[in-house]
Amino acid sequence: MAKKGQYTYEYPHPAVTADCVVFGYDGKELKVLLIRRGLEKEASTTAYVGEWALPGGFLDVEKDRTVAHTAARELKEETGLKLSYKEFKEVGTYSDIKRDPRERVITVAHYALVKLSEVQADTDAEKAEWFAFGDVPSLAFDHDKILRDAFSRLKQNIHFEPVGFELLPEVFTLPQLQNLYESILEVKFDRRNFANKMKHYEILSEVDDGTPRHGTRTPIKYRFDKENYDRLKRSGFQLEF
Amino acid sequence: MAKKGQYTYEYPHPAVTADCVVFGYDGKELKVLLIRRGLEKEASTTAYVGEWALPGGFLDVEKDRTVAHTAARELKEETGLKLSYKEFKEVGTYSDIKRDPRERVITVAHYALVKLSEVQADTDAEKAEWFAFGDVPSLAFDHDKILRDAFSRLKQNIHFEPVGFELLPEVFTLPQLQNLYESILEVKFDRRNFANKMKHYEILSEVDDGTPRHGTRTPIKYRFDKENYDRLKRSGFQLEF
DNA sequence: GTTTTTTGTGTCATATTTACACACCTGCAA
DNA sequence: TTGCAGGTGTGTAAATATGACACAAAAAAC
Repeated sequence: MAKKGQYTYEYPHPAVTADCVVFGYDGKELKVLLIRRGLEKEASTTAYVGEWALPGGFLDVEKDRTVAHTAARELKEETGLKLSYKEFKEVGTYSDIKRDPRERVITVAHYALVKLSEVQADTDAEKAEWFAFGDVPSLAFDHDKILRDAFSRLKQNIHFEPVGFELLPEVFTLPQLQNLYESILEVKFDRRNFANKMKHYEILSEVDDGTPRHGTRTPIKYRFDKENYDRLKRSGFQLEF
Repeated sequence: MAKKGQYTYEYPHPAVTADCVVFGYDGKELKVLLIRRGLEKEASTTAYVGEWALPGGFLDVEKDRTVAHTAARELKEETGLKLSYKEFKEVGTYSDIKRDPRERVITVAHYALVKLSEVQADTDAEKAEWFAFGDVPSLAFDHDKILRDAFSRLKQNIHFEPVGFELLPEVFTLPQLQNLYESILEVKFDRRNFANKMKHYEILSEVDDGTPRHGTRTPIKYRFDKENYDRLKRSGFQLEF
């Protein structure tokens, strides 16, 4: 451990942290991964002990290539979840002079989307917990605002990025996809119109898993067609819903 | 001046700066305000001396309430332009470990929109210069990328915010507005369709400045109708172009 | 076994978007 | 003075996209 007061500067420097809003989807609701503060190893963590908070932590000035790397490293340390730094999309910087009672701390908030079914096993239940987005308790620091902002950002980005496909399993059904869109955009769509429009983009391909579809009650399974999506994206478009 | 090495921390802290991309519009082209590095007072400014760069500077840990305040303060110091911190929209955080050769510096980039005709007189020509967006020289640090990203952000935000009206004079003409939209979105519109659509939003009000309009050659002057715009915004909409 | 829920599908009316032409005045030049 | 090029205003018709809507079949619930 470093000796106290080892790092000196001519002018005061703020501490910098990266926080992560990790969204998942269980087929019904949008979920968020939270940690309980003060249960970790870090000695400097003395504020908001016991409260729920977003995973995140201090930038390692010498090792973290970018704050996205900080986000990835801290997320793994605090929740067990291993994500690449590339999966973090920046939400914004929170720099209010009083946002941390201990010292001046500026945080760069990120969000990431995960396939809940594939990562739920990796999350360290001792430290972290998945909350339904609607049931999130009040959080430490300004994390309530960060969470709201991250959700808004997700809501905006759904028009430009295939966020639905990052949250759903590889293979999914149209009703699942529609449900997810409705959860994020907080609206309801007509089933037929949604299907028509989605099919019109030609970014879904049917998956034949051998299961015979006797009636219409068993939904058709689809997979995201990344090639067509990329082609569409290159030609400049927008997913309108 | 502070004594060297006065500020000590248990762990290394990065320096934090705020940079500003200030966009203006002269009726023909989008413009950007740049400064030449090394001509200022700051002693620590030893990198990229003589090169063009975005205005910006170090967060004052004790005084700047947020990084937007830093941006506003530094912009005034470096270019003479007085903007409120509220006018800065965040573009993103640039934190690459090698982005500043001197020490680890993380910057939060912002953009702001100004009415060129109203502020050109305020800009300190000794230090700062307006460049056509297309003719910007290569910049210090990673400011080239920041500038590109700020422009992309502006391009996106034009769909959600009345950016045109922040860049044009109070009173403007439809061709001017169209030209601005075309500059930002990098497309061409049909004059009639543009006028129809814009009128349909009912956010323009004709200005009668007494000048008799003999023919159609003298364009009609408009003013931005903020009330109607706000009403429209509250009802959830999007400026589609 | 009966009822309820879920899913798939297509058409028609309406709204939106796009394409497109002409008349008028200004400013400039012959 | 005349003529011409350039910039501006305006409306309509065709194509496209959107939004509303109903029924049949099987699964799931009771």
